[in-house]
Amino acid sequence: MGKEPSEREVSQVKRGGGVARVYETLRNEIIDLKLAPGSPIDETELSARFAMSRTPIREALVRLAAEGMITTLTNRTTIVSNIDFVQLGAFFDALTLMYRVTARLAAQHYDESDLAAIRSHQASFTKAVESGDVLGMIATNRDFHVAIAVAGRNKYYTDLFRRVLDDGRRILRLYYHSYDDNLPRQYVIEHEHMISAMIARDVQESDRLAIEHADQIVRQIRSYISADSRSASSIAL
Amino acid sequence: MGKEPSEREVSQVKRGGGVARVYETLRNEIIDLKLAPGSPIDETELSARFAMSRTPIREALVRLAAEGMITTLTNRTTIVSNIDFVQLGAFFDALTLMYRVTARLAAQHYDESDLAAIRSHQASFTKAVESGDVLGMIATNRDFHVAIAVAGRNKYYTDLFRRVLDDGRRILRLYYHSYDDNLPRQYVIEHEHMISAMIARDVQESDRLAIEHADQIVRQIRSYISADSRSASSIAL
DNA sequence: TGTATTTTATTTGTCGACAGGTGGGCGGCG
DNA sequence: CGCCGCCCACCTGTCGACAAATAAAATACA
Repeated sequence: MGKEPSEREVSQVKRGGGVARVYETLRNEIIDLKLAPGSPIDETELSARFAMSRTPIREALVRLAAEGMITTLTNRTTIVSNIDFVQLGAFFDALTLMYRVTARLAAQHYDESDLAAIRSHQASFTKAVESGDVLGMIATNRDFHVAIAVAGRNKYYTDLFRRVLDDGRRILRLYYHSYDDNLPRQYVIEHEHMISAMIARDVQESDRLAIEHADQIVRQIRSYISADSRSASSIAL
Repeated sequence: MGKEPSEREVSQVKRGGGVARVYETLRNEIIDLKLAPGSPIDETELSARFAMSRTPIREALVRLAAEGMITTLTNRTTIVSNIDFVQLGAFFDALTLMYRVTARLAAQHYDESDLAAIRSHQASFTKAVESGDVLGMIATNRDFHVAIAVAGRNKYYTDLFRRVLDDGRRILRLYYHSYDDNLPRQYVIEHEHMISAMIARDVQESDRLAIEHADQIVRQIRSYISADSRSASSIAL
């Protein structure tokens, strides 16, 4: 009777909830490059910022380290993981493969609820493109493709794709300033085609579109990198 | 001068080393099914067993949870993750794809040190087969394929393959009792063929052999499951 | 006797503090 | 004046303890 379950979501919600907040907050800041690659992470500083002890902070950091978002220098400090430009070819390769595999599987296994989720993300992406919200574009585009992966019903692919796409978010964020206005609209159209092929359960066409879409993005990133080698080399340290 | 760097590897080696020991020990016990899927994990018990505080234990558990080896029931207990038989098809699919992709990339990118590592693991595998050491077979077979993935120079594929293979180790361990003596020898031969194709830089042949090898293993596991549904259903709870 | 409620016990999540290690600053020596 | 080694301060890794939360046990009631 005297319990009010709401109204206190602000600071400390409940036991164990704080860790998730720290984890997600830092994760987003790393992906959006609010925390620059290579910059040190001070546990005590975070402890003060989130108003909690170092123990839950540490827990969140361990999780981030496990998925490679941060790197721990033993007994020294932990830093935000660098963007590995040496492995850029591997990134493109994995990205293309996951586009293809998830698109194929989604065409075979999707159901109505998957479709609804995919359409919802596509709508958000479209809105972000129309309003010129670049950060939103990057994020909603990622969500769109993750939704397709989920519809494919293979947790291994979904997890890998998530990881690859999040790495891609960092890279895109790094080059977003040279964003060409035509490309995002092109992506919206390509997404629509991918949805249509999926609805038609057309595996071959889904595969073809996935390759095309992947090539488009790879070309885009490649052109950004070759056009803007200055900022790349300054970050690659 | 007064420092003896060796001789104390036994208990507490150095700051931060204990966490890794707990992590790897538990990881191996989970993979080898010494810890049954679904069995609870008591932090205080582990604390006593490894003679350390609960804090580093907790850290190891977080890492294991991050890669899905264990599942934490909030505020309650944490249990060893179940083997997900529903996703068995997804497992076979991912396994086959990773066999193929890593074999293809290895044929393109391997160097002499990769080859040495691969041959070394293959030798260990052969020895395990000849001595009938089933646990050793499963482990060295996994290492052999990971070495091929490493030679492929793609961290995304390597990481996913590792995860898939470790899931496979649990499944194989579950059914090892019905191991047929002919198959392991067949695997040794197939491994040799894969090495030869890699040395020849023959991508097509490497791909073909990978498919064959994957099919072999999938068939094997499938036959075990259909032949022995009793133990499967008893674990699937 | 069966069910609902309170109590209790165990286990997790969090905290503050201490100890070890690493890097940088300071001083000595060539 | 520059290089090397020592000392100090800061940060991480670990510890023991406390508090919340949940499941089980015990009790009361219908």
